[in-house]
Amino acid sequence: MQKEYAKVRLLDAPLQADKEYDYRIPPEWREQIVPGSIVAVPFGMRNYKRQGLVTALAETSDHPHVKNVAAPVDPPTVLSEEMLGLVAYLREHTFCTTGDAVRAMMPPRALGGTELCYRATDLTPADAGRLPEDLLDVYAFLRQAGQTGHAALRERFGAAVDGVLDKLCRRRLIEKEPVLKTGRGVKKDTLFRLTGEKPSGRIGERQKALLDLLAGGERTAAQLREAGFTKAQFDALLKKGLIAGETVEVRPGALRPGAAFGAALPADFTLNEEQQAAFDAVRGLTADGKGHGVLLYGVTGSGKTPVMLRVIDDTLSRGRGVIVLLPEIALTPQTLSIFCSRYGDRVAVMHSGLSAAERLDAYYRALRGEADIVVGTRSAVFAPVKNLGLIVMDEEQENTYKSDQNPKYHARDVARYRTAANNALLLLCSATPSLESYKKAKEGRYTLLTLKHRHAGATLPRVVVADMRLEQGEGALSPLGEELKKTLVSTVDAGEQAVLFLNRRGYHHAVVCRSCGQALTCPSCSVSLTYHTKDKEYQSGYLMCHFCGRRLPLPEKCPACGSTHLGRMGYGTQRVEQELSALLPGKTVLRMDTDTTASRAAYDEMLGAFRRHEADVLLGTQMVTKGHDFPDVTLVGVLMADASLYLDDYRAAERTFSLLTQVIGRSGRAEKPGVAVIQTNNPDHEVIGLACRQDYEAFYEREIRLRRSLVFPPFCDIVLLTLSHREEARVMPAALKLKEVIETLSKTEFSGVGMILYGPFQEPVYRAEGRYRVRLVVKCALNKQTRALFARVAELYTAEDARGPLLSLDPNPSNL
DNA sequence: AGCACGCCGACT
DNA sequence: GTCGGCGTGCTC
Repeated sequence: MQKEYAKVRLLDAPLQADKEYDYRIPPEWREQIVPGSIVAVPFGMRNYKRQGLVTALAETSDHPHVKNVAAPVDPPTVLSEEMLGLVAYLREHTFCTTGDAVRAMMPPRALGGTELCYRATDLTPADAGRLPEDLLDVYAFLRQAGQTGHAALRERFGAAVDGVLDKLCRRRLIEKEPVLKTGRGVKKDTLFRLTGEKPSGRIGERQKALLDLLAGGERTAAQLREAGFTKAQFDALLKKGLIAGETVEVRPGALRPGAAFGAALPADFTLNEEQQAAFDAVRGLTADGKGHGVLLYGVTGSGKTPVMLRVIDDTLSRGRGVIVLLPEIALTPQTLSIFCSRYGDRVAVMHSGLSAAERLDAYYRALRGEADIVVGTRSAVFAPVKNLGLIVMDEEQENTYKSDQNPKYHARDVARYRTAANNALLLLCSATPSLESYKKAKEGRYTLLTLKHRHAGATLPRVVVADMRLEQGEGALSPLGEELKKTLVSTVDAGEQAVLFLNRRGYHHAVVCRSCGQALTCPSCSVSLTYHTKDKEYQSGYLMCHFCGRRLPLPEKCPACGSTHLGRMGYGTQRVEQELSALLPGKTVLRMDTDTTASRAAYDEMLGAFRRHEADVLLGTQMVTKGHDFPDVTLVGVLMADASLYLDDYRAAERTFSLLTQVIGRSGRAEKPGVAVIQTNNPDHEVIGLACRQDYEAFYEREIRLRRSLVFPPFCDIVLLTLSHREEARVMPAALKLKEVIETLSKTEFSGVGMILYGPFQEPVYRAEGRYRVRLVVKCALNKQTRALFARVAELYTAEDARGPLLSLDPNPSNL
């Protein structure tokens, strides 16, 4: 017996309305509608059509007034059982809405959405002519144009049109209705062909030309229009029976990256003993057909990629699908070519740089099983790969795997969910694993596989730690120290290339002692304190901890060594670029940062140019450190190795270690040994020393001890709550109230949950996009109970305006 | 979110 | 007297 009712969650509802609503399924849809179906349903007193997700079917409904499901969306769209479960998982773990979760899983075009459309009513009041001018303009336009979408009206009249539309609605001169834009997943078009009938009577010039064209083969309406024919012309011929049309589906053109970038690895390669052992261990694990997590920890240059490729080969050969995740920054043509040249047409690429059509193409190719290996960034973890057998996460410690928009998921968590649901293998790869993953591996929750030996051709560069304190006489604060300058000149003169790395986030005004190189840190969090100016007066500032909100006065003396030489950090890539052109006259310097690589194409082009040796020095932020190896680079310079140590984040040390280890490990090969110059104010800092020695184990032990003693992840979870509002006066009181609410809940209904609240205090960037933002930071263990507490809190604070500031919740944010 | 209902201030 | 401001509550 088919079930009569469906539980439906709307895709465009805010948290308070994101509940299951009962709808009756009309008999004609009962075959088709299953849990996971996207349907259109009437909602609210106006019965506007909205899109919803069927979460379950039921035989009965307790609700007295049940409406009918309007229809499944066209083209039919169904989430698999796994994805339906994942929607619930995301809702519970990231406090997002159903719509947020569903939209993360599908390309925007596959879903469509609703748009408010306006049209003039039949009412024609006598005084329409006496409307104020702005109202009249819009009203006249709508009478003329008929139903028009909100976006189009805004484009024509500007954002101020909203108020006008509102007034017109109230006068009942126009009305609005949300119109469902069905997914354009399958575009339909009419394909015309000749019927073979002989023309009788007179035929117009253009019609004749059209017939001639069709004599050469079938054409779609879109193609005919492109050739200059109009609908009137082919309609006329249809009517005369000279041509016939049939509706066909058009898919966006297959847009795939070319395979010709020069493969970095030959098609067949042999694994060394260690690699083979790792591969065998993985294969041994998969034999039981159950899900497993593996952490492949391999020192830089140990050759993790060949192992990864063998595991992929093996998975594919067993007829199962694969997802390969790369950090945003590593998704270069060079990296992609490894996969594209090896697996050809079986690969679908998914990343944020794709056009809507390309995304859709990749999505459907995976869904149809045409592509059984998907390579992409964070969001590719949702790819609808058939019979998923493996998810690989390269550089699993990268923070680009954490989304900072709704849903605020971590790709690793989603990957764990999916591999468990599919009895698949999760393969995390890294030279500097995240503390979380390494801890899990040590506890046996992941299988730890280690590659200890550097590849035959890979040699570590000679590492020089340059003490910048010795250079910086008063006033002479060149970002380039003597050692680096000397090496730069000799490298470039020898016709070799250099990569210079500067962490842009070093702009933050940490306060650093010029004598001992220590940064001032918060006594209770060991997070670097940030210098804040008060009332725009630069000198009268204070120090603040961005984790717990504590404020401290700027001390006169360094608490560590007593020196009075306390300085603030900061210079950027542009300044360095200037210095470089003065130092290296006639040489080419490429500056690569978010300002110069606005588009992905610019980024790829820049890397390509540097690879072709069209420039001598590549200067940039994070992006220069990953995913490419340049054969002619023999010098790697890190301008402020400790800059990222002074970030106002508890993970600062972890990031610095990972960054330095990768930078150092990247340069150098057997035939051309490299040099790495590490400039720092703090040459004795343990983390810098450990990175120079590439000693992850020791770093892990040091850092995990620190985290344990101060109670930071992985020993707890952190939830960041941010309240924002356009009116400054409304934010802080609401945050105080929010804190009270959480404290009360944790003592009453949710008593027994342990949590520590910090704040409220202003965000590091207090005002952004016209909104004032205040944060609360909570340390707790995210379990069923605490998640329920936060879900409750989220529901209370999700609508703006009269209902107060907007709350956003971020579980384990990637930066604080 | 959207929308209606309901309750108070300044206008035809 | 009513239009229209926004605070509150509901949507199967």
